[in-house]
Amino acid sequence: MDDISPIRAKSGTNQEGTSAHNRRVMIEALRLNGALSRADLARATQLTKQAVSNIIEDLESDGLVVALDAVRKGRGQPSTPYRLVPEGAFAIGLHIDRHLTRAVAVDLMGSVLARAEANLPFDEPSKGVEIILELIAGVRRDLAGISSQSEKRLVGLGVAMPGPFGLKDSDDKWMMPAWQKFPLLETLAKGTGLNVGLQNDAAACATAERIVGAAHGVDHAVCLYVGYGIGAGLILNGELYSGGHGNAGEIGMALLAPAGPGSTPLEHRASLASLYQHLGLNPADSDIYEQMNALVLAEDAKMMAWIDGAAHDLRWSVHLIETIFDPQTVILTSGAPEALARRLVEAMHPLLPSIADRPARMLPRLQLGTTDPWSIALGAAAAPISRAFDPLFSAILKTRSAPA
Amino acid sequence: MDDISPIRAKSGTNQEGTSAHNRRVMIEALRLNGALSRADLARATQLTKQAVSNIIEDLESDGLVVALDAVRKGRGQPSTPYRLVPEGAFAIGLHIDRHLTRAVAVDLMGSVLARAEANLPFDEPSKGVEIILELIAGVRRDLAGISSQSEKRLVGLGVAMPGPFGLKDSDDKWMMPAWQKFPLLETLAKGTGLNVGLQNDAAACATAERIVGAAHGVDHAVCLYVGYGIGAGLILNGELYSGGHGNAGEIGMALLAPAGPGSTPLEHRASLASLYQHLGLNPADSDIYEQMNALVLAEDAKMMAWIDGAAHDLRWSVHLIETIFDPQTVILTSGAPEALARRLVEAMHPLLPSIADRPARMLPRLQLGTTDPWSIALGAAAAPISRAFDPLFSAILKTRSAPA
DNA sequence: TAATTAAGTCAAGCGAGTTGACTTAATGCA
DNA sequence: TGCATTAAGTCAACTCGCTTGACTTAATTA
Repeated sequence: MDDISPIRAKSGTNQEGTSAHNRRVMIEALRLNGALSRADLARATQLTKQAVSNIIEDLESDGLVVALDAVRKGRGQPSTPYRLVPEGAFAIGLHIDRHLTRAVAVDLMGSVLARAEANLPFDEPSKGVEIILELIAGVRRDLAGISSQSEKRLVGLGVAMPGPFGLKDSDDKWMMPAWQKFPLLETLAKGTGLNVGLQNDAAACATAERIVGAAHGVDHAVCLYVGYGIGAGLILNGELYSGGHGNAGEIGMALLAPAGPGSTPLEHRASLASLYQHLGLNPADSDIYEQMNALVLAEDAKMMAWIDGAAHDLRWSVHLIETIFDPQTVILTSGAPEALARRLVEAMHPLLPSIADRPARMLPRLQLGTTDPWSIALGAAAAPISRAFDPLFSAILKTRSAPA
Repeated sequence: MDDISPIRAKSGTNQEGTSAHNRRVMIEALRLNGALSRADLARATQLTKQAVSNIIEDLESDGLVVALDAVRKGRGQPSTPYRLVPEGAFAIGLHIDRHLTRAVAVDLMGSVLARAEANLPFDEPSKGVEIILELIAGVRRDLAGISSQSEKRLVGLGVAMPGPFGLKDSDDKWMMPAWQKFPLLETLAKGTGLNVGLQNDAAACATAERIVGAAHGVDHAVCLYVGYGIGAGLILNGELYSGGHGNAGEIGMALLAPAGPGSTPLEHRASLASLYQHLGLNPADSDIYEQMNALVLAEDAKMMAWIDGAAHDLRWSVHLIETIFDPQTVILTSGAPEALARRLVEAMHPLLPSIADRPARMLPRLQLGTTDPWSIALGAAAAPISRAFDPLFSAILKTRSAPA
């Protein structure tokens, strides 16, 4: 039996941890700066030229980096820049939503190489998981067609679905109660043989923005995701923060006032679900996206009214987020058509005053992130990549070996 | 000139980083578990007995740990537990407030060994800093009288004062504008020869709760501090989070509604400043504490009305904090008399529903923390201790050596 | 052409955790 | 009583990964 020791302590580290950290630091540096020579890397990471040389040699033989042509830039021996090899690693991302599921395969750089989607029967996980496993197998086959190395270099499967997770049983259909109870991760792990990780949809959006979007290289950012529900993905100190129980950022359930008639959850005012209800749309319609787009372009009165109302609450949400987190930037992403998201951001201006309203800002207080409906699946896929290659505190620690 | 390289990268690490981390892990384990044998530590930290033995030997010769009597607990050689030596390190904490300043000296365990306070002329830093330096010199002398090692083992000076910091110039007297502009840290560093760090008062409160209070050993906690203003100290992943520009948690400026008449800052409703105003008290009165206490004990109608009003907004603040951070617990601390803080917490119940309302909680959703008016100074002092001895990601990284 | 500058390599060194055998000192059972 | 068992802790050789300092290579500049 694996009874846990009552002693509380963090794990120690050793040379393996050192090496793992340094490799990750190199990879991140190349990711953020495009291409760097060994000498550049040595200066940037504070390591010696020799240490960097050894690590780069390692990474090159692992197929994670390649040398580019030498460049002459003044006196001295020309430097040989290295860059990441996109095909150095792959991951699968899965987005499970109420009526739909999407799977993508991405490479180390976060480029989507294969994608597939399917309808899901509502809240019937035992049927749904069959569909999902087939979907995953599909993109995995597609990926194998692109790279013969794909299976060997597959670092994991990331799953994103609406949270929150692990609360008390709910009959709220909104919450997909059957999925909440279903042993999803175990089933997927068994069905795919991959490492599986879970995050909520907003966190996945933030992960996507960080790997290829507006949060690239930004260590303190909050990503507001306006989808069927609404949530916030938190990038704090360069890592995704998920709270004591994995539900940080689930702001859809935040009440808009302490009591009284205004005390409704944010989700009821500023989410696509609220939009569908306001406009009498059916989210199961296959052309729902086009319907929304048309209404925005036509400046439909009811649509505009919803935008104004949602913007009113979102403007305030941004104010609260800035006041609480003091981020470098807030990114608004959405599952809605880009035109709608853009109108929403415009309607949120002017922003409320806050501590973010400082003299020398590098980044805008609020920016529009991606509105690609595949971005949640992309973010889900980016999570295992990040776990495997980003410099994380947890990555230096010794891992508890499985008990005999 | 120290022009910063345009290359963005994290710093690498080496054996020194490994060793530093492991020492810190040992210290934290002893702090959290009281006393542990080398074998216990080896199991808890995943290191080998031998590695632990070497580290403990080191720490012992550095005077940071001592062996206790061997204990027999079943078969096998008796184990020799070790515990932290309180006199292993000291730090000075400084609390600067609008009319008052306090300094304390603490040991490694967070026990206050010396304390002193003085009045400050309002918002006149050039005069104030003289008083402060003298105050610090005083507790430093007292400390030297207690331990001959004190100077050698002094790890730094922590400063806590009301934030936010670094915003655009303000004429708001509330913000202590002259202090905002004054080069405080440089002056104190020069005047004391110590390493100086700064945090806001709520962060200091959280640091205090973490070293000796309700957040001891809790990795995800939010500490609401109701003082002259109101703020939140954020313990995330076991470290204090201070945001992109050091102002995370400054929720006093959070507006209570997106627009309209209810759109006032939280600080105007739930802070001691608002209480003073509501009751017509003068915060500069020397017996203000007793006055408040008497009013609470007498159940004065205006006092009770203020408590109800503040509790109304605070209840909602807790709801928002839980929804955003998903912490293990929320701690309410205050500069007010304990009776008042206790009534406030009582008045906040029942709490609003939130994701924190989960089946198997280990810790209460809301608990009353310390109301000792010295706790901010204590937290300020705990910050350099934490920087020096807690396992932090930053502690493993190589530090950029000062340019020639 | 020679001096200068910078990238990158070589080989020895060193520090910190690891390994496996050993010692010490209890308990438990015959 | 005596011996097997169990667990704490030590010893000494080892390994791994970064460091050091000298050296090589290849460009620019005077």
